[in-house]
Amino acid sequence: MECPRSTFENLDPKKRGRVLDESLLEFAEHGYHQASVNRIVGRLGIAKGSLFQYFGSKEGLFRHLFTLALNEIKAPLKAIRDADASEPFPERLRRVFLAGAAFARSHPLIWRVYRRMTTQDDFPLRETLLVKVREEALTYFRELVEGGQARGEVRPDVQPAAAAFLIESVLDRALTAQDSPLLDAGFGLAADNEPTRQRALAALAELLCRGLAASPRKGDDADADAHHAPHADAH
Amino acid sequence: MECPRSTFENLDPKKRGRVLDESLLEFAEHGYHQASVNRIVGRLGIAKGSLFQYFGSKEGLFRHLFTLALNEIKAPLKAIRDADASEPFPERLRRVFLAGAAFARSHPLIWRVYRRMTTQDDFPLRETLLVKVREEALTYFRELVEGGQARGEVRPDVQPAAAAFLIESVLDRALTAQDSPLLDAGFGLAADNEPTRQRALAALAELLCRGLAASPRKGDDADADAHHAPHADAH
DNA sequence: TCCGCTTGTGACCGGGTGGTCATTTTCTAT
DNA sequence: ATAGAAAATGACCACCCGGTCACAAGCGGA
Repeated sequence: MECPRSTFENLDPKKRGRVLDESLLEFAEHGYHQASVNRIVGRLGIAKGSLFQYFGSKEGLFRHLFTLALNEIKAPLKAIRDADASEPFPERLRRVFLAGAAFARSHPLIWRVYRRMTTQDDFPLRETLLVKVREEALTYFRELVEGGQARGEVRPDVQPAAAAFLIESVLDRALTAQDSPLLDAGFGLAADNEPTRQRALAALAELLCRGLAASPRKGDDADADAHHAPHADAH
Repeated sequence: MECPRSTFENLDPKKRGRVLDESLLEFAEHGYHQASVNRIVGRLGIAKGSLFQYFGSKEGLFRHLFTLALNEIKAPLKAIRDADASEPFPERLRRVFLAGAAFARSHPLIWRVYRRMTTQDDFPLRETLLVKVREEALTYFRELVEGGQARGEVRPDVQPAAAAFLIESVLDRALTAQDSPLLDAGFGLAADNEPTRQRALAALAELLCRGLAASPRKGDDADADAHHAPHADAH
């Protein structure tokens, strides 16, 4: 028995869409365990039995939403991955941050469910998702770094795995802070104003590239501290 | 009516400790909503009514655990904050990472509850906690950075707020990955072997300081354009 | 019009939840 | 020994959950 039963596929597309939208919203707002089938059918104005006829179970419903979301996401993520391969590394990194933020904003429900799946442990498919995402994201970042090293734009002694972990953790937190003022704490990622958000993202990407420390080498480069005081920041 | 009723305070300290331990464990393992008072009293071998006599409600129990945890945590965190103020910035950062990891490992239950509180939204006191932690952690990191700038160890054009956000996000993710192999994905933070974990933490701190990019200054590096076949894979 | 099949329905089930409270047990002071 | 306070108890409550299923409604063809 396939999980989206034929009964559901034969539904009026308009109604089918509403069912999927409302269900995804419920999981996005409440996570898996606390998501309530009763609430979903109540909001949809259909009988509970119908939902179970369509998907067999709460888990079946969620799994269906999951595969749909995967399909919806594939293309835009691939576009991000394939973009700008010829740009220099810092620029690529900056664009990945901006594109990631734009992606999260353009798929708010999917993004929220994803966040919940990674941080809660009661989701079906959680392990599948995490393994797949780690695999994809970390190898992508690793290749980004290795590409940068091949072109001499990234220090050769950087361990690609460590760099990938670093980039991923900052990007993940930045995107999370986007819709959580408490996490953002005034930094600017959760600002209503888009340029402000982009400036904050770009600042993070640039810090990742250039690092925090003042002198890249100990005692060899004496003029490192000489040409400081750039203050070229536009704000 | 205070929440830990006098009845509870008069309990045999041994039993009182078991009640607190078992309750904290339940919240650590299941979060707030899914934590079950029935399970707690079952494991403790006491009647459900007793727990409600002690704390009035599930939320009262949690709030009590929360304030106890806060007290238990204060001193070690202060020790971390005050440590090594005279060391150079990169060393301080490295030590903060190591100390943070050691702290999370030494208070596993409190750490897990904290993680849940920051990532789930059904906790009482969640907002209180987040506001307080942001306040404390971010200003600490900001001062760390500003101190580094004052001593010329951190680039003066780094925005302290951005740097603090960056450090906090990496540290948070690193500590989380410590007890989640799926997040770690083989990087080493979740390794059983302590030196391996410390090496991974130190690598992250060093990357934060030195950055990823190769040449801190513009294109003086002549072989940058000679993007010949690298194939110089040492590994 | 009647049939038969697909689809829709909501009362109902067992189970789990946080919370209550009349009753019993235990302790203490006389 | 006994009266009375304090503490422990667990049956019980209302509520909500995911899931079921006998039945009703809708519909296409004869």
